[in-house]
Amino acid sequence: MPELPEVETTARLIRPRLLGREIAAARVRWERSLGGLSAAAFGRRVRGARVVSVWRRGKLILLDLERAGELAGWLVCHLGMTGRLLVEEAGTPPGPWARVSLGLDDGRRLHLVDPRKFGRLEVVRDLEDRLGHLGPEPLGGEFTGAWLIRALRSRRRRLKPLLLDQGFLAGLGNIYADESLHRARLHPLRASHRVPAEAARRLHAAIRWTLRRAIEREGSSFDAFYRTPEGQPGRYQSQFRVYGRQGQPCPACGATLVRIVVGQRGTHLCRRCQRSPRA
DNA sequence: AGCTACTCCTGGTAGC
DNA sequence: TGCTACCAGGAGTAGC
Repeated sequence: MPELPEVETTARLIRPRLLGREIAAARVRWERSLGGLSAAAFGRRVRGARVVSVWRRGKLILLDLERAGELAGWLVCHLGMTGRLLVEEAGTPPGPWARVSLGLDDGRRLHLVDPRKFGRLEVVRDLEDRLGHLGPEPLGGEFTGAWLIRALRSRRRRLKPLLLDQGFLAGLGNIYADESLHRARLHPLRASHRVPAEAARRLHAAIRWTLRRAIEREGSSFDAFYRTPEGQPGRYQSQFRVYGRQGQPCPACGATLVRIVVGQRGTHLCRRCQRSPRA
């Protein structure tokens, strides 16, 4: 599941191959990947546009587009659950799951490859409209310990769903939410407004540490998904402290890790390190 | 306000 | 062996 570190890594990988390139052609094999626009309208909007910037906001990858030297909108990509953005050499077959392919003026092609079709590649004219609801960047200057203390107190929500809410904080997904909560020794069901300031500072540090480390390692699923051609289960599971490790010992205390369901999401924790709010 | 259920999807796998 | 049933989950939406 691409979360902030995977998205950041993707942006870094494709950036040098996209900057300055003009989009020469658009091929849409699954129209719903465009988020509502028809394939024809999408093609009209992107053909002839030049990519002048590639960046990330939360889990979104953004391409600034120019036409005749003037800003002409953005391509906004959300990878969903199984999406990947790849720039491939001319002549490389797109593979069975390439939902949208953009031909570039150097012959290469940018593919949105997405088996489960939850990913989106949208053309956007009003960026604020698309990004306005997002919470702060977890690695940015606005996200401080003091901010988190106040933000947790201003809501009355369970920590896990709150951390997954992109309007609260932009970029965490199921894996890094579980990893961060374990590192901060906070139970996923803890009510946000009952988290003491010291624990909130711990959570702030845990989120930053977890994301930074994952970015250093170029995301957890990159060996399997982003570097090799197709498929192959990854060896990335070994990086996780709790995610997917139910039944195995907690790396911190040795107690057996458990999996519960919180808000329909699989949630992994150590009952000894992360004390239950009801205890 | 915050929670649950449901929807979108399909590859992988558990169970028979 | 081969089939079916179900699960995984990011995010939007509806309903309570």
